Amino acid sequence: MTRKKVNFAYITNNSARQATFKKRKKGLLKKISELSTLCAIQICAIIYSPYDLEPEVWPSPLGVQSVIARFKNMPKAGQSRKMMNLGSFLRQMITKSEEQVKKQQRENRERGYDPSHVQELGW
Amino acid sequence: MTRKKVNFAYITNNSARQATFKKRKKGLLKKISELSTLCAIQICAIIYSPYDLEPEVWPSPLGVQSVIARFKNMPKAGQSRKMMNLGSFLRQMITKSEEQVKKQQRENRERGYDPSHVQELGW
DNA sequence: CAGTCTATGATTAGTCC
DNA sequence: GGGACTAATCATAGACT
Repeated sequence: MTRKKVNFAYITNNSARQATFKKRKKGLLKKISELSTLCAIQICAIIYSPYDLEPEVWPSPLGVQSVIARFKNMPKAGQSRKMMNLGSFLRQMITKSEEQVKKQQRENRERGYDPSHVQELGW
Repeated sequence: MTRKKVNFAYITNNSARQATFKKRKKGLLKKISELSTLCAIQICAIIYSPYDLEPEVWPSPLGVQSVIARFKNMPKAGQSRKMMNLGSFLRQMITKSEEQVKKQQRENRERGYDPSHVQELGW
């Protein structure tokens, strides 16, 4: 029963992680929907995960495309203003992804699973 | 003090709506960040509003573009596109991007321009 | 309008079935 | 794995500065 403050880090236990994902995804979509309604603003979200075959989207595939189109049509300066140096960003992603691969491999070993297929990474 | 259950409808009072937007946007971004970290999944969000000049994005303009690209290229069910190792993929992107940065800098030097902002890359 | 405060309703981690 | 439950933490409406 929410016994302790949530440790804000990757949940290594597979079933616990999936359970948390499912609960929090639901809560998140609700929050998005509420913000959208309360303030009549345009918002979209795309969530990829190993737990769903297709990405979870909000408000709808069509609605997402509408927001994406708006984003794509934005002046380039606007899109990149807050960007960090791209090389740094990608290096960070590499570190992150390689940690994930190792983690995943460790988990797979633990449950006697040999992944011959390629990893799906969530970044 | 949150005296009553929130009425799940458009807030007509302008300042109350803006205040709520600001608070909830902050909370929402936190939730997104938490879900992403706890479950190591890929997620992006774009929020347009009259209260910000630019859309609020998560995790970053580049991260958003990455998810959008994935969304746009969404494979048909059952498709088994062979993915290269992600680390290799990203290293390749880094090389590519740094070549572009150098090229750009060279060009900028030639016309006496100093770019403090980051490059826009086509991927 | 932007922060800070805080009581209260909402979310959710851990558990049981 | 999927619900249901419930205590514990979290988010935030409204008041105030």
